[in-house]
Amino acid sequence: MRDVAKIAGVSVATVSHVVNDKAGARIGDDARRRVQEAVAELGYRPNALAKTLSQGTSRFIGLVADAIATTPFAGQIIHGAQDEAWKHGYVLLVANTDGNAAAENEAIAMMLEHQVHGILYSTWYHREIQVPEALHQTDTVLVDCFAAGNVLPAVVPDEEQGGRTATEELLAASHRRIAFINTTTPSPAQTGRLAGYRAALAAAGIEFDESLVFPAAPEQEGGYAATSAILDSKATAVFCHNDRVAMGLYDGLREHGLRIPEDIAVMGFDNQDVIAAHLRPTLSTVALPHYELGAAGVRLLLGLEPAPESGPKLIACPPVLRHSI
Amino acid sequence: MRDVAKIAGVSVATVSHVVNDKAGARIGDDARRRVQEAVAELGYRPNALAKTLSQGTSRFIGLVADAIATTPFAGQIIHGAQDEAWKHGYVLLVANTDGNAAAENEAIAMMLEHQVHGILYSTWYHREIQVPEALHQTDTVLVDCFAAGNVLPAVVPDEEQGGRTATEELLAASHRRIAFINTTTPSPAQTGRLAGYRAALAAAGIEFDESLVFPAAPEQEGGYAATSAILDSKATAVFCHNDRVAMGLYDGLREHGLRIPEDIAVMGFDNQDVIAAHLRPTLSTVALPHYELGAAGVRLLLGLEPAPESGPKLIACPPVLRHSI
DNA sequence: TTGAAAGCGCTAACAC
DNA sequence: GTGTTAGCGCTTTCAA
Repeated sequence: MRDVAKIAGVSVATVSHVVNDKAGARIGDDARRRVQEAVAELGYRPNALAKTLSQGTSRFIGLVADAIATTPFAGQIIHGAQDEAWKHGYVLLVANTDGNAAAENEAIAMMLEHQVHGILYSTWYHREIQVPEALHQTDTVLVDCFAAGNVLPAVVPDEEQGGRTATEELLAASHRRIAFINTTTPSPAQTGRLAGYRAALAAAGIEFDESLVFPAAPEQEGGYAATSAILDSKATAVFCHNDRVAMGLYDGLREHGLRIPEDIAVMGFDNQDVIAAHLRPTLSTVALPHYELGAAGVRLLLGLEPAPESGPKLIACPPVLRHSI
Repeated sequence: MRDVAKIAGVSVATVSHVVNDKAGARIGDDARRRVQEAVAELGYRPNALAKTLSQGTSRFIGLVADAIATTPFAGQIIHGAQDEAWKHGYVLLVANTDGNAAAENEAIAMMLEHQVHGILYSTWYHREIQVPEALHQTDTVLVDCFAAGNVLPAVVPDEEQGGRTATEELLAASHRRIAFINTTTPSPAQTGRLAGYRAALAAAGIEFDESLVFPAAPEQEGGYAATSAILDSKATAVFCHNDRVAMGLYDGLREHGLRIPEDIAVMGFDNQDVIAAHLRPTLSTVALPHYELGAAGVRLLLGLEPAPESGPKLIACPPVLRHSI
């Protein structure tokens, strides 16, 4: 910067003003031009770190995730957060903790040392968490997870609306006897999707039939194993807890010579691309809005959007219609 | 830091020395203890940015990716890079460019302004790239891609070895007539895996039979469509260009009433978890080492490991045996 | 064994 | 309009 000033024959203050296009700074056309030329000539690049130090406020946002890689989903959260942060001139600092508390504290400490504007704490599946102590030392928003007592702003998928939507799609295709293969794992997804399923049935004037909900491991194996129970139930459509379960069910159904959707309709959840878009027939499902979760997290953190006064911010799970209904 | 010094009754220089555990610094036990107490009392945290400014050397590594989210794979690269960077006291700055050149330049500029130690430029599938001009302004290593003329250090999966390994596994199960469903997309994967397939056959004394390699779209649909050709070929085993192709082939085979692996063995490539580990039977495949790619990229960047004098650094694709052979 | 002081690159009052 | 200068929080000679 000094060099630029020297070449342009001005002071560093002037350089700073033109480089940052300062609002209230009156700079002569000539001086401005000379500075710009010098910048170009020298290939000058401002030092963002020095700027931060001097202004006392950084453009970093930290993202600490419990599992960047285990699932395709985490990547989408990063992606959404990154895009949104970028849009507002912020930069993402990422750290993976593998769910390990020590790594977590270290990661948070490191972000604090780098003067992050705030931290996004994310998990790869929607759940309640214990808030790490260290998070209280800066602004934090929880992404795809939430804390008891709503002590921190959080943004999570609207599981209930998702379950409702999924069921409604089946209802819209005139199904009345709709089975639901739910996960055996206690989670907001388990209760939320079930509540949505019941709400949709109720709204359609269909009585909830407990014997139509089947517990299963939330994977291909679970869906496959549920096949005969589904068949016995005489359901004409089945809403699966997730796409993987639906994939397993496809296999089971096929073995019994059943056609989808002619003989039985199938609805998934998650919109896991590698699966849903490529099963035969392609799978209708409800999308988990991971990208939006990341983006909304950043917006809350930057105060661009107000957090709901009570409870986490809910992001809608939109239906993705393909050919299994 | 000044506050700590004041409370401990020493100078900031002394605080700096004890906080950083400086080697050649003689600090009295008493002073050291007082500083440590003051640090604890104040909850003092060093400002990493100020440190960088003063030392002139940062602990940032930039990762620019063309697609963080499109695929589960990109996440693994980030994960590997992050873990390795972390291990050496570095922090990852990530940017997504969606393959857009403008975003790319902006991302690189931003990283440069943040004084990154170097940049990891990664793509989500192995290919040759045009090196963005801006990358030459700092140390760069290419991850999962490479540049013509080997102008930049690069680290990529060893496609040929992967193809060889896959074929060898089939050979080891006593198959002699092995079909290969290759992608129609020109790429290092296309040529490398084919070369590996041929090499393995040659080593086993089996003549290469052109009519045993089938072109197909690298997705479920391609594998499914190739079914009848595979059946006509009388092959007893098939090596699929990737797991998605294998998944499609599973469907096709099942429709023809064939059992895997009793009637025909199937080998995949990629080790895409959501698929490979959960097909029935589970799919034997070869893993694309994305995590390792990211980690090795960081090692090359930090000079912890020498780059090969010619060509990219090859990372092995290990076999993952399950139940389809 | 410890401290004073210069300087890292930049911003922001304020003076001219 | 433009320049001077005092920091921002830290490291690092060098002197004491």
